[in-house]
Amino acid sequence: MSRTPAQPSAASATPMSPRRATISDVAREAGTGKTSISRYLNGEFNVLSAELRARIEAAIERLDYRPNQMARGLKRGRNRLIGMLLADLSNPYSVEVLQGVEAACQALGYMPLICHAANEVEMEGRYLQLLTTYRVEGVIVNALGVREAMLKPVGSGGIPSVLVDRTVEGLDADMVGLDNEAAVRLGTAHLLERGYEEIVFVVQPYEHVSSRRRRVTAFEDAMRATPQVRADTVVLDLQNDEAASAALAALDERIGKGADERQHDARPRIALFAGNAPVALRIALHLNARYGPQWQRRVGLIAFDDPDWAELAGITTIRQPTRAIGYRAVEFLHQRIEGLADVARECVLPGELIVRASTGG
Amino acid sequence: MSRTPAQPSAASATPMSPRRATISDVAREAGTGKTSISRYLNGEFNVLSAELRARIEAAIERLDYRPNQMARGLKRGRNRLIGMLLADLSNPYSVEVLQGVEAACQALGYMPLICHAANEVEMEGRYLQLLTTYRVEGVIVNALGVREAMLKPVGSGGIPSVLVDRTVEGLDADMVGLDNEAAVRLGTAHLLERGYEEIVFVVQPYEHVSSRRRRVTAFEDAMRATPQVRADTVVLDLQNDEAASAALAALDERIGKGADERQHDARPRIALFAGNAPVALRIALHLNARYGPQWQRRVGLIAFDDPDWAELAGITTIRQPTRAIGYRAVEFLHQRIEGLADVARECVLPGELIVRASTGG
DNA sequence: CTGTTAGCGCTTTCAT
DNA sequence: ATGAAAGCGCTAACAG
Repeated sequence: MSRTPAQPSAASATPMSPRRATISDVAREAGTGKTSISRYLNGEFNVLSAELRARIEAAIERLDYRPNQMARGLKRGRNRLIGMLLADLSNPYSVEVLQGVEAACQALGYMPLICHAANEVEMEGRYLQLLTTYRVEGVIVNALGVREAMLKPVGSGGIPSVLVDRTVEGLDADMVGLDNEAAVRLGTAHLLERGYEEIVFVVQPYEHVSSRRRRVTAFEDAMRATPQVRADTVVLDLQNDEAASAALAALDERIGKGADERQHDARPRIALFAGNAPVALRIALHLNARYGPQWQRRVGLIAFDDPDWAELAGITTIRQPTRAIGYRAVEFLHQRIEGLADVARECVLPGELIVRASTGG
Repeated sequence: MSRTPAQPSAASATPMSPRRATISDVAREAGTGKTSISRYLNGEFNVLSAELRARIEAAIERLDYRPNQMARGLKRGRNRLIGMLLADLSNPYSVEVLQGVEAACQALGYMPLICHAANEVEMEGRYLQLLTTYRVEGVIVNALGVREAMLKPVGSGGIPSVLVDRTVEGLDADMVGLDNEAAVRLGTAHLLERGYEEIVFVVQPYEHVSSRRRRVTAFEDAMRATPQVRADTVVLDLQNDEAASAALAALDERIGKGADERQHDARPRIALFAGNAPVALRIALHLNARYGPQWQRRVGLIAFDDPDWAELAGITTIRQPTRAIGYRAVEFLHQRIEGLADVARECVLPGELIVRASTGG
């Protein structure tokens, strides 16, 4: 477990700096004043003689100088920092949204401070607090779904903020996410076309999560139009093992009942509609354990989100325009920060149906 | 798409602050000097009369004051910021390591600046640069595997840094990761016990990634002890579709050849050993497309990492102690920052074999 | 116990 | 075209 101490190679370039050079050091080294260095740093070359500019360039190089963003931010009053609060990074959805955010930050010159609440409400609050403390210019929030907690630091009159995927009660901010209604219609239409006689929407507790609420509502609305197809909504609380097991057992019963009425290799008459990827995974895991790899012969499955394993498991999904959502969120935030936006806006992007084996593809 | 403008509820608490209160504002409001406020902020209550302390408390409350961390950091010379550079967040490994990092930061009072290189070398460099610019006190790096690029900002004499999973040539920093040798032995021993007659280690280009190199070497070493079992290493470049397809085709040939020699439902005689989760996914996707859901009857599969879909797909894995790795990395970094550590250390944690159907479980 | 005074590293008038 | 000086919000001696 010991290591051969690496040679201090390339150390020649990095002069074993005991302390980073400051703007004053550079000024001294270049034989000029701090002001000129600052001007150089800010690209005001039109007010710098070529000669001085060259000297500065050399001094910076020699000292390996890097301007201190903190100090800059302090003076300027803006630090190009924005906060990105994610409810759950283990959900691929979040990672993809994040990629969009990063791309946009890149383009607009922001540095995103990524905070991961890991499904902990207290974490969410703490990070929000922390972000204001670091004086971020704005925040993009994929909230857990509480309300008071975050209202404090971000609430009306607070820092600019845009919500992703879900709104927060009482918080009047921009919002960007999926067109849930259309997406649900995409899914139900597909299932109906496939001839399922019963469809169960399975969703995590949705009281406090606007997007889930909307999906449930949209589902119920859509199914009202086809009374001949039995429709129901089941809550699957992934955070609560006991409750989850019970919900799963209830689903089993429905599935079993349906199967009894049919011959063995007929197409399944019941389909599950998973409200997001984690729900779909839990369901698939359960069905797989209970019915074996052939579970798709017993029950149909379609899910929101399109995690990489969906292809492997052959599960029909509704893919969200995740990167676009992240990108758009930053654009909105940028406009807010620049004071270009006045009223709260909402941007909903369309989902895409990807048909696979799990719905008789 | 329009929204009902939310009521400015709870706005009473947040007095529509046009500008955040500063320490001076609080001092004035409390009728005292900035020093006392600062002392209050830093918990030096032993030098504050209860009376003054109460006044300060009230003033802070009234103004909804939040100390500016940037200013604090500027003055103190330390800002409690550490950088966390991740090569690829779409790899669940990274997310889990991150969780460990976050937990440790929480415990040690650091704020991690998370940077996601998204497999882009240039991004990696840019972020590293950015991190030094924000004067982070240290960085935890899960590098892409180039060398010069990052040596500049972090190299010897640079800021404290600890590497995760992989070392970087010429960079003399702490390192924490998996005990690759032991993990490989765990895997090969399992496969040998299962009676496979041919084992192919499939890995992404490993020239520049120390952990991959070590796995390959360990694999080859382990297999040298059992010459009766054919062993080989195949490179699968996920970034290069053409090359990947070719590699996969080569694997198909081996698998096909083996299958011809046996009756249909005998146990497969060849097993694939995936160097990490992305490789395993690509392989599984391919095998599934080529041989159908029954592919596990044709070929065995074991993989490093234990993504959530491994259970669903029934794939045997070697799970890494990801969170522990992240936690430990922060601890190492903390010690470095505090100047408690002198020489470069290495910490390798053991993996855990999880047997599933893909190796005849 | 409390306040005054100097900066941290940088930007920005305002002169020159 | 260049520089001196005055802070940004905060902490840390140093005096009382």
